[in-house]
Amino acid sequence: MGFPETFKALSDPVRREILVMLKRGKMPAGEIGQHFDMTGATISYHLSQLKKAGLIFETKYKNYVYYEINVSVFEEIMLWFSQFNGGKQDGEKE
Amino acid sequence: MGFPETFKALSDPVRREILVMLKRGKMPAGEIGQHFDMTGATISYHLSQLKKAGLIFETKYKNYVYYEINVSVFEEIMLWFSQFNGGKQDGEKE
DNA sequence: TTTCTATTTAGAATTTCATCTAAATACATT
DNA sequence: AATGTATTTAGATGAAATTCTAAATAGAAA
Repeated sequence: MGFPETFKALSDPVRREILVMLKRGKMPAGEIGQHFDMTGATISYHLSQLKKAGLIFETKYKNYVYYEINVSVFEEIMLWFSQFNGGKQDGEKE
Repeated sequence: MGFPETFKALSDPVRREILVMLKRGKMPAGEIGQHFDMTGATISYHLSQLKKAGLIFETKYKNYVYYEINVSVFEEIMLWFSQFNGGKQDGEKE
């Protein structure tokens, strides 16, 4: 965990797309992989990067591994960004 | 511009530190470089990445190139992140 | 227990990135 | 015009990241 891994993890378009997919709820690795034209091994690599960054976590059921978004880390990142717009929040008036 | 370049630019610790430095106001390339143990050429490379991402912009005066934060791009990024915490803003109650 | 399905790990190939040195450009000053 | 200072560009190099194939692991189902 820590900002370096987090920002590194977010720098890849495939990983950002995975995060967007997971907004709707938890999903097993195989189903995530079906949305991409890559091998399961590559998807597994991306999932491990997201996990290492604390952006997602996994739970196991039967022979599936489900992945899920870790909301609290997104809150930390938002906080980092807010230093640049004067603490002003989305939708707030000037 | 576009998210891919923006997130890529943010993935490097040196570039994030440059952004933090620029919070206080515009600064010439040379002065930015003094804070790092790297050649001016490398700093110039990082500045070009940040500029390409739209995170900073430059203005020239005499033989100096001043760099400055582009706040509006940060607002776009915040908006992207807000999709993950249910649109809830920093400091907002549950 | 054997076989099947889901996922990860290991190792290799390729690409991209960060950094340096040296040279080029741009403008200022003398 | 000549020299000096600030910055960028070009090209090279080593390190890191992404991807694949093949093999390994884990658990389910037969």
